[in-house]
Amino acid sequence: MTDENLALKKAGLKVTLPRIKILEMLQVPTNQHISAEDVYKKLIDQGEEIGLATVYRVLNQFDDAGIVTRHHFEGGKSVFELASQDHHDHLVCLDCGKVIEFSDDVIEQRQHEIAKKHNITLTNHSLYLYGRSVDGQCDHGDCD
Amino acid sequence: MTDENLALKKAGLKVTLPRIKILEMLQVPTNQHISAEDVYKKLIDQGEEIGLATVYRVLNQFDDAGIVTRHHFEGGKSVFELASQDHHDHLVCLDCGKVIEFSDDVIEQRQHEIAKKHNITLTNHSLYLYGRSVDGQCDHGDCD
DNA sequence: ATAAGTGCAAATTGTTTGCAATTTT
DNA sequence: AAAATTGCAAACAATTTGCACTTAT
Repeated sequence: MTDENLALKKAGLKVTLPRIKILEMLQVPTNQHISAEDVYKKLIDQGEEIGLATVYRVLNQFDDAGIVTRHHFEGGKSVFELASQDHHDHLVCLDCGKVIEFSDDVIEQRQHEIAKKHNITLTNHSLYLYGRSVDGQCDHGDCD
Repeated sequence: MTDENLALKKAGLKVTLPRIKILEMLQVPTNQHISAEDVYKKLIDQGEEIGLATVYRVLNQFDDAGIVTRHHFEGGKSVFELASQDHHDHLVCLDCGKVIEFSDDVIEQRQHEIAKKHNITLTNHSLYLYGRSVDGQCDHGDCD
């Protein structure tokens, strides 16, 4: 049994074609931070038979199951990302749309200190940085 | 001429009743982080004549003009907050719902460094910390 | 007077839901 | 065969837009 199937099984979800296809779609590196609509379009483009509603439903189930993480970027729509055990934050280039993942121990630590100062134990947080390419060339180093 | 009127003038916006009313609404301390719909409802409740579309339009203009800041909390809808010259982030207590504003120079600096490393000049960012009261008493010091 | 702003209703956009038909177990 | 899942269309919620009318300058 493949990894995908195991992940679905473990989440109590039946192993269906749409779910497998969506899971595969999310595994493509360039498809990180993809919207439901885009998952749908790409699947249609590659000839799959699937409904938009199914994509939304499956993505929600995946979110509930912890298989994906939902992000609320600016622009109204949600984007999804395959959940990974290592926490990271996001830096979004407003020029090319590229999403760069990063994590910074100093920031993480400060966050906990600030919360503690207010008698709060952090359960989670979201940090998004938005900016423009310094030279308009969008050479972010690890950009595609 | 009042402060409000000046703010509008400076933004190149005509001083109209709806705009003044909305601005006043945003100045009420308890109305920080309010949604367009709620601004509308409160104005209607207090007997003003205004359309929901106008509220949305004005809030967008205020956002463009830097008079308010738009936040994308989880749940789909945007909430607005009167922009203050002093930037701050948000710490949300999941037990009592209290929103604590804070700002941390160390975090701010790190953010810029990280962006710079990726050839990006930060235009803005959003940082939300979510946590639970350490003792369940929700005495956050500056809590109301 | 003229350009900007408003209200209303209709249009969009992103997402969810009811239900009959179809799969997975 | 039973229970879960799907596709489609209709339903929704948040927000935007076209347009005739009104208001600030």
